Amino acid sequence: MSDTNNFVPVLEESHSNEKCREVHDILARIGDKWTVMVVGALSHGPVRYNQIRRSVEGISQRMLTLTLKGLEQDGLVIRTMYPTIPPRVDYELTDLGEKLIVPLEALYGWAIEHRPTILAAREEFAKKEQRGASTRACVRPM
Amino acid sequence: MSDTNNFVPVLEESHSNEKCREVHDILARIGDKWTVMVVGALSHGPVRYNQIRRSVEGISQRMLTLTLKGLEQDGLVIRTMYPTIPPRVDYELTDLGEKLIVPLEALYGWAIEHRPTILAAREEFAKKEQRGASTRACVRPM
DNA sequence: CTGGATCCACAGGGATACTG
DNA sequence: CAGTATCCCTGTGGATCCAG
Repeated sequence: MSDTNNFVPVLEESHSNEKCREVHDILARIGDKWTVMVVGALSHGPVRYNQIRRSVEGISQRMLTLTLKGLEQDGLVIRTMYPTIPPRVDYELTDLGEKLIVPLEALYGWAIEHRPTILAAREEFAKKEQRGASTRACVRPM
Repeated sequence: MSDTNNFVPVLEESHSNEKCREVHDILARIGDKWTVMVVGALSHGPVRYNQIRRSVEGISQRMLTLTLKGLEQDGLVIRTMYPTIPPRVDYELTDLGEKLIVPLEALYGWAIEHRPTILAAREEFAKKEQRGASTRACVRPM
Protein backbone atom coordinates (compact mmCIF):
# COMPACT_ATOMS: atom_id res chain seq x y z
CA MET A 1 0.00 0.00 0.00
CA SER A 2 0.98 3.58 -0.16
CA ASP A 3 2.46 4.01 3.27
CA THR A 4 4.40 7.05 2.29
CA ASN A 5 1.48 8.56 0.49
CA ASN A 6 -0.83 10.19 2.94
CA PHE A 7 -3.58 11.68 0.89
CA VAL A 8 -5.46 12.85 3.94
CA PRO A 9 -5.55 16.64 3.94
CA VAL A 10 -3.88 17.32 7.24
CA LEU A 11 -4.26 21.04 7.01
CA GLU A 12 -7.95 20.83 6.44
CA GLU A 13 -8.29 18.37 9.24
CA SER A 14 -6.58 20.55 11.77
CA HIS A 15 -8.55 23.48 10.49
CA SER A 16 -11.76 21.63 11.08
CA ASN A 17 -10.49 20.63 14.48
CA GLU A 18 -9.96 24.25 15.36
CA LYS A 19 -13.40 25.15 14.17
CA CYS A 20 -14.77 22.40 16.34
CA ARG A 21 -13.13 23.94 19.35
CA GLU A 22 -14.73 27.26 18.67
CA VAL A 23 -18.09 25.66 18.30
CA HIS A 24 -17.57 23.65 21.42
CA ASP A 25 -16.88 26.87 23.27
CA ILE A 26 -20.23 28.18 22.18
CA LEU A 27 -22.07 24.96 22.78
CA ALA A 28 -20.65 24.86 26.27
CA ARG A 29 -22.61 28.04 26.85
CA ILE A 30 -25.77 27.66 24.86
CA GLY A 31 -25.81 23.88 25.08
CA ASP A 32 -26.27 23.60 28.80
CA LYS A 33 -29.46 22.46 30.40
CA TRP A 34 -31.33 25.77 30.45
CA THR A 35 -29.74 28.44 28.27
CA VAL A 36 -31.65 27.58 25.13
CA MET A 37 -35.01 27.70 26.84
CA VAL A 38 -34.17 30.93 28.59
CA VAL A 39 -33.10 32.48 25.30
CA GLY A 40 -36.35 31.25 23.86
CA ALA A 41 -38.27 32.94 26.65
CA LEU A 42 -36.35 36.12 25.97
CA SER A 43 -36.85 36.03 22.23
CA HIS A 44 -40.19 37.84 22.52
CA GLY A 45 -38.72 40.95 24.09
CA PRO A 46 -37.77 42.23 27.53
CA VAL A 47 -39.01 40.00 30.30
CA ARG A 48 -38.91 40.16 34.07
CA TYR A 49 -37.18 37.64 36.27
CA ASN A 50 -40.17 35.75 37.57
CA GLN A 51 -41.77 35.95 34.18
CA ILE A 52 -38.92 33.92 32.77
CA ARG A 53 -39.13 31.58 35.70
CA ARG A 54 -42.76 30.90 35.02
CA SER A 55 -42.14 30.66 31.30
CA VAL A 56 -39.46 28.05 31.56
CA GLU A 57 -41.19 26.23 34.39
CA GLY A 58 -38.97 23.68 35.97
CA ILE A 59 -35.92 25.83 36.41
CA SER A 60 -34.77 26.72 39.90
CA GLN A 61 -33.91 30.25 41.02
CA ARG A 62 -30.32 29.28 41.27
CA MET A 63 -30.10 27.94 37.74
CA LEU A 64 -32.05 30.82 36.28
CA THR A 65 -29.80 33.33 37.98
CA LEU A 66 -26.67 31.50 36.92
CA THR A 67 -27.88 31.11 33.36
CA LEU A 68 -28.82 34.76 33.08
CA LYS A 69 -25.52 35.83 34.56
CA GLY A 70 -23.68 33.68 32.09
CA LEU A 71 -25.62 35.15 29.20
CA GLU A 72 -25.07 38.65 30.49
CA GLN A 73 -21.40 37.94 30.90
CA ASP A 74 -21.15 36.89 27.28
CA GLY A 75 -22.99 39.98 26.16
CA LEU A 76 -26.02 38.07 24.97
CA VAL A 77 -28.53 39.68 27.30
CA ILE A 78 -28.90 43.05 28.93
CA ARG A 79 -29.91 43.31 32.55
CA THR A 80 -31.88 46.38 33.53
CA MET A 81 -32.54 47.06 37.20
CA TYR A 82 -35.25 49.35 38.49
CA PRO A 83 -34.57 50.30 42.11
CA THR A 84 -38.27 50.48 42.90
CA ILE A 85 -40.23 48.90 45.69
CA PRO A 86 -40.62 46.07 45.04
CA PRO A 87 -37.48 45.78 42.94
CA ARG A 88 -37.82 44.90 39.33
CA VAL A 89 -35.32 43.54 36.81
CA ASP A 90 -35.77 43.19 33.08
CA TYR A 91 -33.75 40.92 30.87
CA GLU A 92 -33.49 41.53 27.18
CA LEU A 93 -31.58 39.98 24.32
CA THR A 94 -28.81 42.12 22.90
CA ASP A 95 -28.18 42.44 19.22
CA LEU A 96 -25.67 39.63 19.52
CA GLY A 97 -28.20 37.54 21.37
CA GLU A 98 -30.77 38.01 18.65
CA LYS A 99 -28.26 37.01 16.05
CA LEU A 100 -27.77 33.78 17.92
CA ILE A 101 -31.42 32.96 17.42
CA VAL A 102 -30.87 32.65 13.68
CA PRO A 103 -28.51 29.65 13.75
CA LEU A 104 -30.52 28.34 16.66
CA GLU A 105 -33.58 28.28 14.46
CA ALA A 106 -31.66 26.08 12.07
CA LEU A 107 -31.26 23.61 14.88
CA TYR A 108 -34.93 24.05 15.74
CA GLY A 109 -35.76 22.98 12.25
CA TRP A 110 -33.42 20.05 12.20
CA ALA A 111 -34.58 18.88 15.60
CA ILE A 112 -38.27 19.06 14.82
CA GLU A 113 -37.89 17.59 11.36
CA HIS A 114 -35.76 14.63 12.31
CA ARG A 115 -36.91 14.00 15.84
CA PRO A 116 -39.22 11.14 14.85
CA THR A 117 -36.42 9.54 12.88
CA ILE A 118 -34.07 9.77 15.81
CA LEU A 119 -36.58 8.41 18.27
CA ALA A 120 -37.29 5.55 15.87
CA ALA A 121 -33.57 4.90 15.54
CA ARG A 122 -33.28 4.71 19.31
CA GLU A 123 -36.00 2.11 19.61
CA GLU A 124 -34.54 0.18 16.73
CA PHE A 125 -31.20 0.24 18.48
CA ALA A 126 -32.74 -0.92 21.72
CA LYS A 127 -34.24 -3.92 19.95
CA LYS A 128 -30.94 -4.81 18.37
CA GLU A 129 -29.27 -4.55 21.75
CA GLN A 130 -31.73 -6.96 23.27
CA ARG A 131 -31.58 -9.44 20.43
CA GLY A 132 -27.98 -9.60 19.53
CA ALA A 133 -25.70 -9.68 22.48
CA SER A 134 -24.10 -12.38 20.37
CA THR A 135 -26.13 -12.05 17.15
CA ARG A 136 -24.50 -8.74 16.37
CA ALA A 137 -24.00 -8.31 12.67
CA CYS A 138 -20.42 -8.37 11.47
CA VAL A 139 -21.03 -6.63 8.20
CA ARG A 140 -18.27 -6.43 5.70
CA PRO A 141 -19.25 -4.77 2.43
CA MET A 142 -16.28 -5.79 0.32
CA MET B 1 -49.14 51.40 30.85
CA SER B 2 -45.60 51.70 29.79
CA ASP B 3 -45.01 48.22 31.02
CA THR B 4 -42.57 46.10 29.14
CA ASN B 5 -44.59 43.24 27.86
CA ASN B 6 -48.13 42.66 28.94
CA PHE B 7 -49.19 41.97 25.40
CA VAL B 8 -47.09 38.87 25.02
CA PRO B 9 -48.93 36.27 22.96
CA VAL B 10 -49.34 33.43 25.40
CA LEU B 11 -50.11 30.83 22.79
CA GLU B 12 -47.01 31.59 20.88
CA GLU B 13 -45.04 31.53 24.08
CA SER B 14 -46.12 28.03 24.99
CA HIS B 15 -45.50 26.96 21.44
CA SER B 16 -42.02 28.33 21.61
CA ASN B 17 -41.55 26.59 24.91
CA GLU B 18 -42.38 23.29 23.30
CA LYS B 19 -39.94 23.95 20.51
CA CYS B 20 -37.32 24.73 23.09
CA ARG B 21 -37.81 21.32 24.62
CA GLU B 22 -37.28 19.64 21.29
CA VAL B 23 -34.14 21.62 20.71
CA HIS B 24 -32.93 20.90 24.18
CA ASP B 25 -33.37 17.22 23.46
CA ILE B 26 -31.08 17.56 20.51
CA LEU B 27 -28.61 19.80 22.25
CA ALA B 28 -28.40 17.31 25.07
CA ARG B 29 -26.97 14.96 22.48
CA ILE B 30 -24.91 17.07 20.17
CA GLY B 31 -24.13 19.68 22.80
CA ASP B 32 -22.11 17.50 25.09
CA LYS B 33 -18.40 17.79 25.54
CA TRP B 34 -17.27 15.67 22.59
CA THR B 35 -20.04 14.94 20.10
CA VAL B 36 -19.46 18.01 17.98
CA MET B 37 -15.77 17.38 17.60
CA VAL B 38 -16.36 13.72 16.82
CA VAL B 39 -18.91 14.64 14.18
CA GLY B 40 -16.40 17.06 12.81
CA ALA B 41 -13.81 14.31 12.60
CA LEU B 42 -16.35 12.15 10.78
CA SER B 43 -17.39 14.83 8.34
CA HIS B 44 -14.55 13.94 5.97
CA GLY B 45 -15.79 10.42 5.40
CA PRO B 46 -15.46 6.99 7.02
CA VAL B 47 -12.84 6.95 9.74
CA ARG B 48 -11.41 4.26 11.97
CA TYR B 49 -11.63 4.26 15.73
CA ASN B 50 -8.10 5.26 16.57
CA GLN B 51 -8.10 7.71 13.72
CA ILE B 52 -10.90 9.60 15.40
CA ARG B 53 -9.12 9.32 18.69
CA ARG B 54 -6.01 10.92 17.27
CA SER B 55 -8.04 13.50 15.42
CA VAL B 56 -9.93 14.70 18.44
CA GLU B 57 -6.91 14.41 20.70
CA GLY B 58 -7.80 14.76 24.32
CA ILE B 59 -10.73 12.38 24.36
CA SER B 60 -10.48 9.19 26.37
CA GLN B 61 -11.38 5.78 25.01
CA ARG B 62 -14.32 5.68 27.31
CA MET B 63 -15.74 8.97 26.12
CA LEU B 64 -15.07 8.23 22.47
CA THR B 65 -16.83 4.90 22.75
CA LEU B 66 -19.77 6.39 24.61
CA THR B 67 -20.07 9.28 22.19
CA LEU B 68 -19.95 7.01 19.17
CA LYS B 69 -22.46 4.65 20.70
CA GLY B 70 -24.78 7.56 21.37
CA LEU B 71 -24.47 8.78 17.82
CA GLU B 72 -25.03 5.30 16.46
CA GLN B 73 -28.04 4.89 18.69
CA ASP B 74 -29.57 8.06 17.30
CA GLY B 75 -28.91 6.92 13.77
CA LEU B 76 -26.36 9.63 13.08
CA VAL B 77 -23.43 7.35 12.39
CA ILE B 78 -22.98 3.90 10.94
CA ARG B 79 -20.64 1.44 12.57
CA THR B 80 -18.99 -1.06 10.26
CA MET B 81 -16.99 -3.89 11.76
CA TYR B 82 -14.41 -5.89 9.83
CA PRO B 83 -13.66 -9.16 11.66
CA THR B 84 -10.07 -9.18 10.46
CA ILE B 85 -6.85 -9.54 12.37
CA PRO B 86 -6.30 -7.04 13.75
CA PRO B 87 -9.93 -5.97 14.01
CA ARG B 88 -11.04 -2.82 12.32
CA VAL B 89 -14.07 -0.63 12.79
CA ASP B 90 -15.13 2.22 10.58
CA TYR B 91 -17.48 4.97 11.60
CA GLU B 92 -19.33 6.99 9.03
CA LEU B 93 -21.98 9.69 9.12
CA THR B 94 -25.39 8.60 7.95
CA ASP B 95 -27.54 10.77 5.75
CA LEU B 96 -29.16 12.14 8.85
CA GLY B 97 -25.80 12.84 10.37
CA GLU B 98 -24.69 14.78 7.33
CA LYS B 99 -27.84 16.81 7.43
CA LEU B 100 -26.95 17.77 10.96
CA ILE B 101 -23.76 19.33 9.71
CA VAL B 102 -25.74 21.99 7.88
CA PRO B 103 -27.28 23.68 10.94
CA LEU B 104 -24.06 22.99 12.75
CA GLU B 105 -22.22 25.05 10.17
CA ALA B 106 -24.54 27.91 11.01
CA LEU B 107 -23.31 27.71 14.57
CA TYR B 108 -19.76 27.45 13.27
CA GLY B 109 -20.25 30.71 11.52
CA TRP B 110 -21.87 32.44 14.45
CA ALA B 111 -19.23 31.17 16.84
CA ILE B 112 -16.28 32.20 14.72
CA GLU B 113 -17.79 35.52 13.77
CA HIS B 114 -18.78 36.64 17.24
CA ARG B 115 -16.19 34.89 19.35
CA PRO B 116 -14.03 37.98 19.74
CA THR B 117 -17.06 40.00 20.76
CA ILE B 118 -18.01 37.43 23.36
CA LEU B 119 -14.52 37.18 24.77
CA ALA B 120 -14.36 40.96 24.96
CA ALA B 121 -17.72 41.04 26.71
CA ARG B 122 -16.42 38.58 29.26
CA GLU B 123 -13.41 40.67 30.11
CA GLU B 124 -15.55 43.77 30.25
CA PHE B 125 -17.86 41.98 32.63
CA ALA B 126 -14.97 40.89 34.79
CA LYS B 127 -13.83 44.49 35.12
CA LYS B 128 -17.31 45.67 36.04
CA GLU B 129 -17.48 42.92 38.61
CA GLN B 130 -14.31 44.14 40.26
CA ARG B 131 -15.36 47.75 40.20
CA GLY B 132 -18.87 47.04 41.33
CA ALA B 133 -17.61 44.98 44.22
CA SER B 134 -15.47 47.79 45.56
CA THR B 135 -18.17 50.36 44.77
CA ARG B 136 -20.97 48.49 46.42
CA ALA B 137 -19.07 47.24 49.42
CA CYS B 138 -18.48 50.58 51.01
CA VAL B 139 -18.43 48.93 54.34
CA ARG B 140 -14.93 48.27 55.51
CA PRO B 141 -14.82 46.53 58.84
CA MET B 142 -11.57 47.10 60.75
C1' DC C 1 -39.77 40.72 43.97
C1' DT C 2 -35.03 39.48 42.95
C1' DG C 3 -31.71 37.37 44.05
C1' DG C 4 -27.38 35.36 47.23
C1' DA C 5 -25.52 31.46 50.16
C1' DT C 6 -25.30 26.91 51.61
C1' DC C 7 -25.84 21.89 51.62
C1' DC C 8 -26.20 17.78 49.11
C1' DA C 9 -27.11 14.19 45.59
C1' DC C 10 -25.98 12.52 41.22
C1' DA C 11 -24.10 12.06 36.63
C1' DG C 12 -20.22 13.35 33.53
C1' DG C 13 -16.02 12.34 32.57
C1' DG C 14 -10.70 11.20 33.33
C1' DA C 15 -7.05 7.50 34.38
C1' DT C 16 -5.88 3.01 34.55
C1' DA C 17 -5.92 -1.87 33.82
C1' DC C 18 -7.82 -5.77 31.43
C1' DT C 19 -9.95 -8.62 27.32
C1' DG C 20 -10.59 -10.56 22.59
C1' DC D 1 -6.71 -2.56 17.25
C1' DA D 2 -10.99 -1.81 19.52
C1' DG D 3 -13.13 -1.77 23.07
C1' DT D 4 -14.83 -3.05 28.45
C1' DA D 5 -14.66 -2.54 33.49
C1' DT D 6 -13.41 -0.14 37.58
C1' DC D 7 -12.31 3.66 40.56
C1' DC D 8 -12.72 8.28 41.76
C1' DC D 9 -12.98 13.13 41.44
C1' DT D 10 -15.31 17.23 39.82
C1' DG D 11 -19.01 20.02 38.22
C1' DT D 12 -23.90 20.53 37.58
C1' DG D 13 -27.95 21.36 39.39
C1' DG D 14 -31.92 20.91 42.89
C1' DA D 15 -33.82 22.33 47.59
C1' DT D 16 -33.80 25.28 51.15
C1' DC D 17 -32.97 29.24 53.84
C1' DC D 18 -31.58 34.11 54.14
C1' DA D 19 -31.34 39.16 52.67
C1' DG D 20 -32.00 43.71 50.40
